[in-house]
Amino acid sequence: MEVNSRRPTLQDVADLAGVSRALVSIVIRDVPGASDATRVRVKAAADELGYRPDNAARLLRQHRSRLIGVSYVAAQTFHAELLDEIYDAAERLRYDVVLSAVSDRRPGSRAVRTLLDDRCEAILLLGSQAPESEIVDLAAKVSVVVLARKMPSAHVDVVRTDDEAGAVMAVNHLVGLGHRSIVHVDGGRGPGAQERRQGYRKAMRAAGLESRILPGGLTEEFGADAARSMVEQGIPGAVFAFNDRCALGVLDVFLRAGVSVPGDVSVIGFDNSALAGLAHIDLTSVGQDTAFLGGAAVERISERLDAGSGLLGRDIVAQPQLVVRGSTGLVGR
Amino acid sequence: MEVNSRRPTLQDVADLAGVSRALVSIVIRDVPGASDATRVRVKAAADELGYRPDNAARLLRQHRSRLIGVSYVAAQTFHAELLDEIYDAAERLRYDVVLSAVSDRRPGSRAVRTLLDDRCEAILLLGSQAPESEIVDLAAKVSVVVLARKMPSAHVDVVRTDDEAGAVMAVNHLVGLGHRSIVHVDGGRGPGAQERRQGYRKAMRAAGLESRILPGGLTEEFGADAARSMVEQGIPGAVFAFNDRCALGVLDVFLRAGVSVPGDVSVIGFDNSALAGLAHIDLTSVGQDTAFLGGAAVERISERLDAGSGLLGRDIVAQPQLVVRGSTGLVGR
DNA sequence: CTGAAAGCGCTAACAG
DNA sequence: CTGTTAGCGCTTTCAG
Repeated sequence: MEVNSRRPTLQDVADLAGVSRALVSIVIRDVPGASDATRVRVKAAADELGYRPDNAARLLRQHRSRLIGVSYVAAQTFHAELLDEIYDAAERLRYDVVLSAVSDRRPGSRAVRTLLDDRCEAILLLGSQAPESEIVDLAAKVSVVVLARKMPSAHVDVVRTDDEAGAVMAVNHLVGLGHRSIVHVDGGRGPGAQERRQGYRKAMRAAGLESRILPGGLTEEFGADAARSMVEQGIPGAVFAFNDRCALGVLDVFLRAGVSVPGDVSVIGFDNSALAGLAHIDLTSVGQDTAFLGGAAVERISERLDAGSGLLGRDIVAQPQLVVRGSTGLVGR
Repeated sequence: MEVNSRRPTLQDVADLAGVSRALVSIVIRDVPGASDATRVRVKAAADELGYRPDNAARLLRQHRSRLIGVSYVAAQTFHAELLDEIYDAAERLRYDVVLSAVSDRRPGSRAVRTLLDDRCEAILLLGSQAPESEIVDLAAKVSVVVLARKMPSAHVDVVRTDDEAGAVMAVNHLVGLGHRSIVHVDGGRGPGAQERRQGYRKAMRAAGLESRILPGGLTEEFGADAARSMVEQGIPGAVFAFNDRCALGVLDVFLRAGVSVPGDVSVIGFDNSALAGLAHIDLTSVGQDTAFLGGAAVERISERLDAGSGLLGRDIVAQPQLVVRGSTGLVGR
């Protein structure tokens, strides 16, 4: 019951196995420099003691930390999906991941600071809203990859979905269904919002239609607000929402107002998040390839760290994919 | 533009300020042992170099790490809300927080392992589904606090909401509105699910009503499935869902089926999450006091670490609070 | 109040 | 193939 048992060190394992510390280190790290016989003996000793290498000590000694810091928004489900891919990709490339959450009460600057203090040699910013200058300053200290936000810079890498193309797909899909009155509930100043607005405008113009944009945001609430104003002022034929969460808010208010989807109005989202696919939601959505995004971000970090600081910032763009479900339909049912 | 500039160390600051490393350390940590004059000088030097203490080195040297590891489910919005409180409470008590996410693809055991490797001296398990024996084993190595899950054990602390009482509140509220046919969509094997079932049964029995439990789960999908089966087999007067996400699934399917809430059926959730409060959702819900839960969990960790290993596991129970909104109403409208 | 010295647990470079 | 040596950047005695 005593917690008197200090956690075992390399020395303890070495003593038990009757070898030197350095040799144990070699075996533990699986690097060349030990005979198979000793490997077995050392591993047995390590197992017996339940030895686990101490990360802090390791970090201190090595010049490289192989630590990727990820700053993300805990409340954003899309970020949670990306996290999974980042964990996977990092493991593949033998990096470790350190998380730091951002919220209303915990600013991105704070999240990044803790990441830096923890010796991360690269930082992954998910949907950061930080000013560009701040991100460039950061990039002077560590490698930075910005995920899901357009940002032209020679110093940071950007991995993102072609938001403009996604918006065009959404509009074209609706136009193809015969819709002519298509409203966009935008994402305000959110990441990718400007590009989606642009794509929407462009596709509408190309189809000879008039743009109508309602101010929105990243969460259900904004979609609901926009839908309420539509219910009051007249329902359009179709709504293209900034993202799935926003679309959910739209859907919900429509449903409650007795507006049928897709009978009276078609609704399309963005992200193709897990929610969109649920049977009862069944939301048509522009899908982002999270596996590609997460994978590319981590791979880019790896390249950048291997290459030193000579690399120019790259803009890696993933193509979105339209996932048609039941929330969009032919005009006039 | 060169990244040739190694990050400054204590030594660099000491050189610039013309003092010893140890003295700089004292100033940086704000502990007694330096004159005000040198404090000012040292701080100026540190600022000039942009010095930030290296956590790994600090950790290595100190016997205590003041690191709290938090294992949580990234996709659970309720966990995101708790995280915020945990960050706050930890900062108050001068602890640092290390995050490790759990998902379908990343088991809790892996999350905990990385936390341990990172020298966390305590671990906070949010809604862990791990077998009790595993948690007890873990508690032999580090202090463990289990959040939002009942678990009788002499070795780990548990901080949770009184789920049974919450369920009783929900049922009594519905009974008070005149409902007699009240269905519970449960949480399966999820944390707290058993207690909420028990509370439901108890309150129903006390009201002389017959229990009817539909299998459910932690997410919208389960609620939707249950609602579909209700739509097919007959709508009850009221539904008490395991949590808000589950309730949302129920609501959505009802809406789509033309079942009016609360006109035809009242719906009540659990957690009082941010979603429940949205104007268009307006879900009556049993609220968990996240500030209390997060605060108590961190405080308990602090006590336990200060006290050594002599403390018995405590069961800290927060009282839930009913938040009445528009999704519940008098029977027969 | 200040500085010198030792060492946390580990790895890298070297010598045997 | 194995063991020794020398730190990583910091904190903590302990003398001055």
